[in-house]
This record gives sequence, C-alpha cells and structure tokens, in this order.
Amino acid sequence: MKNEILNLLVKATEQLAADGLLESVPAPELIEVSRTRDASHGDFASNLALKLAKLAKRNPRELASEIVARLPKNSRIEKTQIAGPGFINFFVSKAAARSIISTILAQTAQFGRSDYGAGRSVQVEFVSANPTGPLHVGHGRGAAYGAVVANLLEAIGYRVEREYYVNDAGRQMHILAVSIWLRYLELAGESLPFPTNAYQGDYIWDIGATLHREHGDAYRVPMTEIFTGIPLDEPQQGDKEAHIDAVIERAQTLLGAERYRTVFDLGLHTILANIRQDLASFGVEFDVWFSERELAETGAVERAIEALQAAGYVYEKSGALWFRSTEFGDEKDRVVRRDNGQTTYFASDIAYHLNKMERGFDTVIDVWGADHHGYVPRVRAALKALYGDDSKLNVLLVQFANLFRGGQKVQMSTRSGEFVTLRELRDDVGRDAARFFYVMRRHDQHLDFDLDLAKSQSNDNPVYYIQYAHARIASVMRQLHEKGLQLGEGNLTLLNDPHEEELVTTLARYPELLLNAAQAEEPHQLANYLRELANQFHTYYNAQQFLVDDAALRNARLSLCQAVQQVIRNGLGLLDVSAPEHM
RNA sequence: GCGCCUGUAGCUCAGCUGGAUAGAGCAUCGGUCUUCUAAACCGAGGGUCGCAGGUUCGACUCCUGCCAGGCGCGCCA
Repeated sequence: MKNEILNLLVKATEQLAADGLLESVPAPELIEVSRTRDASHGDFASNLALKLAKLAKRNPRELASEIVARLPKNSRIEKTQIAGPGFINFFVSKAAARSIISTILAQTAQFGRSDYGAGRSVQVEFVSANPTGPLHVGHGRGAAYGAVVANLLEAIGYRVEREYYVNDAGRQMHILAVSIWLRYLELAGESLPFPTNAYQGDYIWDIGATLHREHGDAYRVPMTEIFTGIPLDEPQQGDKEAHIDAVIERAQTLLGAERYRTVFDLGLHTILANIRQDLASFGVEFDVWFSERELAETGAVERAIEALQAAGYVYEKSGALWFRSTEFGDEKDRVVRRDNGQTTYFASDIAYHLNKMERGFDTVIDVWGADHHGYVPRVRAALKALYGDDSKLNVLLVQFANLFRGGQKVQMSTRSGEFVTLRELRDDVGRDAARFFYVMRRHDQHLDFDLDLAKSQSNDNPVYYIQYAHARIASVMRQLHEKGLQLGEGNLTLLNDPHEEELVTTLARYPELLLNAAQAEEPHQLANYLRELANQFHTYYNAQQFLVDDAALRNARLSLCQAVQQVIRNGLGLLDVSAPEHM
C-alpha cells in the first residue's frame, strides 16, 4: 500500500515537471510516505509539498493541491486531503484495508517476510564469551539480542550465518587450565595457596574432580615444586599478575606439553559444552563455532601480522611489535606482539576479521558488550590497513543488564564468582520471559531486568499479555468447534466497528514494521508492536462477541481473530518466544 | 583529562531516521465478570522532552556550549 502511494506521488511529480511547475523531476528518494499517527489524518501522509515548496517557489499548501490534482486515479485510495502546513493525507478504502485479512490467512507463516535483502549474505557474530566459565546474565542479553537480529535479517531476505567466536587461546585460558589443575591437586591431597587471580568458581572444582576421577594421581606434582621461586601473590604483597603468569609457565614445564594440553582441553571442552547447552536451551543456535586457537595454529595470526608489516604499518618499540593504528583513526597505536613473544588478543582479532572478509560476506555484524566500545576503532583500523575497507563491518554494542529482585539491584562480579548465570535466570523466570525481557529495550540502553515482574503470572507481565492474546484466540476457536461449528467464509464488509478497523490497520503495518526493525537492528520495535497488537485485540475481545449467530458476521470476526493470531505467532516466533494454545 | 553512550510522566521506557495536539506499561484513584479465559477491559490525574543558544516552513529528533550519570582509555581478554 505504501509503495503504491509512493508510485502515485512519483507519477504526480513527473507530471508537475512536465507542466513546468518544477524545473526537474525530483529524485524518488526525496518522496516520503509515512503512516499517520492520528486517524483523522487518514492512513498515510506525505510531506512532499513541504519539501518541494522552496524548489517550486510556491507555498506548500498551494503546491500540495497541484500535486493532488496530478495524482493518478486509484481505486484503493478513497480520498486525499491537504492538511496542516501542507501535508497530503491519503485515506485507504475500507475494502483495500480489510483485504489484509485474506492476505495474512493465505500467507500464514510467510506473512510479513520480504526479499529486501535479496539473498545478500550477512554474518552475525554474537555471544562469543570466553570459555572460562558459565554464561551469565550479561551474556544472555547479547545472546537474545543477536539471535533476534539474525532472525529479523533472515525474515527480510538476507542469508544469515550465526557465528560464535571461541576465545580458546590466550592468557585467560591458561589461567583456567592452571586453576583446574590446582583444584585437582587439592583434591589429590596437596595443600596449596590458591592464586588470587585464578578462577574461583565452584565449576573449577568440578572439572578438577573429573581430571582426578579419570587420571588419578597421574597429574600430581608436589606443591613445593610448583611454588618455589615463583613471584609472590598479592596477599604476600606481590604482583598477582606476575604470580599467575609464573604459575602457568611452571605448570607447562612440570606437566609437559601433552599433559598440560589435556588439562587445558578438558577445561575448554567441559565449559564449551556447558555453554552450548545453555544457549540451546535458551533457544540460541549457531551455524559456526569459530576457534581462535585454530586461527593461531594454522598461522593466520602470523600471516596477518606479516601482512601489516609488509604494508609498512608495523614498528618495534621496547621489545614489542606495534600496529600503527593511529594512521587509521585510532587514538593510539596498539601492540600485536608482546615483548615476551606472545601475540595479543588484538592480533587474533585482526586475523579473525580478515578471515571474515575473506569468507565473502556482504555484511559482517559483531555484537559486543558496550564495555568494548573503545575496541571498535582499532579493529576498523586493522580492516582499513589490510582490507582497504571497513564498511562491511557493523559493530552493535549491547549495554549491560542489571537485575532487580525485590526492588534491589542484584550485585554481581565475575571474577569472584558472584554472578547470576544464564541458567539460573532461565530456571527462575522461564525462557520466554527471559528472551522477551532482554529484547524489550533498545540495545544501547541499560536494561533494568525486573526478576519479580518477569516471573509474575499477572497482567503486569508483557510476555504473558501477548501470549494470552494468542491463547485466547485459540480458546475461542475451541469454543467454536465445541458448538459443532466450523470457520467458514465470512463477509468482511461487516467489519466496520472502530476496534476492527484499528486492528486491520495494525495488522497491515506488520510487514513495514518488520522491515524497519530489521534494518535498524532493533528487536524492541517488534516487542512493542506485539504488545500494541495484543492490547488492541484484548480491547476488541471485551467489546464484541465473536461467536454470534449470524454466520457471515461470526466468520468475518473469526477471520480477523485468526489473522491477529497469525501475526502474533509470527512475531513471537522471530523473538523465539513460544505462542501457547492454552494458558 | 580525552573518547563513546545516555538524560522524555513518581518508576521503567517508546517516539516510525526532521513532521501535525509528545505516547505506553507500572504505580495512584474510580469503574467492569449470570455472556467466547478478569493473565482482560474502560475512565481520571500526572510533562519546562537535563539547561542555554543555533540551524528552518517545522526540533524530543540535527549542530554548539554547559550540567548530570554510565562505560572505555593495558605489552588483559
């Protein structure tokens, strides 16, 4: 409908130019048509006359009437009107508006989808939490957001690949390995000072126990051999970073490459399996799990550094290798290889993003926690240096979620192990509520997650509110069948009460809404829309009886209900929230 | 100190990429179940859109400067 009106306006402007009222035909992109906010302004409005007034050297209202006079006839437009400073309002004919019901019932699950993306490929990388511990509620938001963005893009015709970047290399993973080993040693009977910087969570004990169960004392080393000659830890007025690094090095020496790798892999695989499980039961699936370690072991990281070097963007300073990222807009240069010879996380990320580009995606989306925002310029710098272009990269930052219970903020800290895991959240409030609450707000806004509200089975809870609308319609249909009746052909022209007209308009808006939400990467638009649709339905439900004796009217109303149900089901589906038949 | 984000009703947030009289939920107050699920509906009050300038036909939206909050400024990831 919107496009139809757009075409009418294009024709009108062409005629306008032909008649000499405009010097040239304005670019079609200049023409805007939008939904009106107020029904008295019709269904659609265009500000075209306001925009062209200056070019045409006429006042906007006068120009508007010239435009209207040149609009081609269209049976789906009932009338037009010039209003306010010079808006052209379009009133869609009721028959044209109602036809959306048949469209929805015919297209079912496809309704709202489009081919805007025309099969172009987009990769969405999200979550990508370090496999050093269970996912917590902060990761949950990125997971829910990323998953829905991917769904939305798919719905408007993109070919989407969902990817999880596994940080299975680097210092944090070594700290994990050592943490597990030390817990194992404690279980084996050694008594030792557990480093401040090691992972404290209970899950470390569990993995240590597995190691002990499967290998007995094969990994046991006397505690004195480990800690003798190691820099002091923090409680002894030492440096906790130097301490843990030395313990890692000692562990590698004492265990040897093979045994060390076994401990390392046990930790990695256990935690990764746990993460996959958590995500799967949260309704989040990935096409690719991309390993950082593999990137390093296949030499991609080295090659990336060499490429930077060959291009002349690398220099050496105080033993380290630096990438001259300031040349591409970063605020300072960045180290890619430390003075101890290890490549940095950033070096891996350069190789990783280069790899993404080489895989040929048309667009690459990174969903990151907002605390990483300072990291964006350096990744862009690397792409500009090595790929010559960073325009395919789109970084979306997700702010943290604060949990509230009983009106109090729940305090969390990862390192100390005092965090609420994603699994606990799901067990607490349920998957549907968790998924919905996570995407209810803009991604770049802090989210106050009210646990009590998410759990409450009350009218305050927006998830249930929407689901209830869906279940209510299912219930009405059950009632119909209990009366021995079937849904038949209705007379849609009987749908002329204001509630029905309002619902029809809202339903017709769904495809536009979806396109908008997807393009803007804003799932909250869909969440808000569904709430509005549910609200209008509940109002309608209270105002009108559906199961009336007049079959033509009954079937018309039930068709409308079915259309509403279909759209709710489609929308909730994109949010990965269930649409129950009973509640 | 520098950079990024945010500031809209008592609270939590929308505001369709610059449009017409700034909206919703919660909370508060008052109503609605002998009728398809009251997990619902109807009504009322509640606003200097942080402050001050600027841009134009038109600003919550764009620009500048302040004020307040969050985050980031490692040879950590």
